[in-house]
Order: sequence, then C-alpha cells, then structure tokens
Amino acid sequence: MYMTDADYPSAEFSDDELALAFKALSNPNRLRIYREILRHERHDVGPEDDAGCLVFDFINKLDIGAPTVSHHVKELVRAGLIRVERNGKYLSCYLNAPMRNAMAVLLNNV
Amino acid sequence: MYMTDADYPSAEFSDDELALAFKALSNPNRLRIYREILRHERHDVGPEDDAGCLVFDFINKLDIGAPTVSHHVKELVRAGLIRVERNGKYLSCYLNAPMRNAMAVLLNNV
DNA sequence: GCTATACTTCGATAGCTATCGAACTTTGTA
DNA sequence: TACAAAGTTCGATAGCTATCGAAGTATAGC
Repeated sequence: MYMTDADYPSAEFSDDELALAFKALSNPNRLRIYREILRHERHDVGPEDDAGCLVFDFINKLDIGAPTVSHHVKELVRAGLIRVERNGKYLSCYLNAPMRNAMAVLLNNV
Repeated sequence: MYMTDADYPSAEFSDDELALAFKALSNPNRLRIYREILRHERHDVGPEDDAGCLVFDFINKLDIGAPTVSHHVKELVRAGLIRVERNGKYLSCYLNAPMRNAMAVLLNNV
C-alpha cells in the first residue's frame, strides 16, 4: 500500500459536489470505468512501473465509441473522482482518493 | 444496534442496479433526504417508539414543493435505497441496508 | 515529413428529469 | 358529515445527457 492516513483527509465536500460525484457514477458504462480504476488501484503495483488504467482499454472493451468514452472520462475528472495523465501514446487514469473517501464516509458514517 | 451480519448480505447487484442507486443520489435534494434517513438510522431509537424519518419534514425543510419531494422519495424507493411506510397521518422513510452496503463495498473493496 | 494510432472536439438528436401549479386522495379530527 | 392536513397524480416545460459519425489533433515510429 502506498497510501497513508494523510491520503485520506476527512475532506469536506458540499452536497452539490457529492451529488456531482454520485451523478458521475449514475451511468453504467461510467461506473464500469470507475470500478476498473478502483480495481487497478487495489492490485497496487509500484508507482514507477505502473502505467495506470488506460483509456485505450476502455475504448476497446466497452460497447461504446471512442467519443463517448472520452466524454465519460472527462465527466469522472470533472466530478473529482479520478485524474488523468498522458504517458506517451496512452492516457492513464488514476483514482482521486479524497472523493472516494468522502463518498465512503457518507455511506458508512453519517 | 438492531443490525446483525444477516442484515448485510454481500448481496450482488448488477451494474445497472448500482448505477440506478448512484443516480438516485445524484440530485442534491435527494442526497439530502437520503443523508437525513441515514443519520436518523444511526441515532438508533428503539423500533417501537421510532416514527422514522418523516416525508413531512422534508416537505417543510427543503426549498422545493411537496410534489417534488414526493417524486424524490419515490425515486429513492425505486432505486432500492429506502422503503416507506405509512404511520397514521405521516409517511416514514427507512433505510434499505443491502443497497447501502453494496455501494459501500463497491467504494471500499473493489 | 508521412503514416498510423489514440484520443478529442463538434454538431446533432432522442430521451430523460427536476420542478412547478392545479387538482385529487387519504387520513385524522371536530 | 365536514374540514384540514399530508401527500400524490397530472400535465407541462426548460434543461440536461448519452450516444453517434465525421472531422480534428497529438504522439510514436519509420
């Protein structure tokens, strides 16, 4: 695990921000993308040799076109759920832990 | 606590069902209603003297009309997030634990 | 510089949704 | 039985969104 408690600040998000995050998970294809990123993060490889989760794979595995995948990835970024980084030819997706944590706290704690 | 492990079956929901649940939380007012029900469940009173969370209160506290509140409550029920029960003059809302659990597992585990 | 690959942007569209006011139903109470 | 309160149903509307195909951009490799 590369995470410490510092990666899980009990960050406060507004109702609107949280609702936006949940909205980002309200489309089945977008939920699949997010779950894949979560799963990838969990089988944690070292940060150096980790190419992240590739948009390329989403385009090839999901039954929707590249423009739609591009749109979904942007929505996940806009919602603060993930961030995205170019690695040469490919685009990698990474989990944004604070928002995940905020949603989890909402469901478990309050 | 009135819950046991049996109240938390690792129930399996499809991507579509989970996406529907997240969609139900994608509207700020609906999220507020759900959080209030969660909060109420947490300060757990005994089942006998517990009137639950009243739709009446949502109608009076949120800045939206009664028809809209009614619509939102129905969406939460349809998504499997809550259930609703008439208690005399008032309508009470109760948490539907399996769906909450499924969302929490998704965010924490996979 | 050319070509192929990996996306992105644009414009369009069909379908959904949050909200409202008006009218209705159901329940408790006088 | 009548009245009031609590919630629902209806019909309408403005605005959003998932998806597409076509065309554009950026990167890697030759």
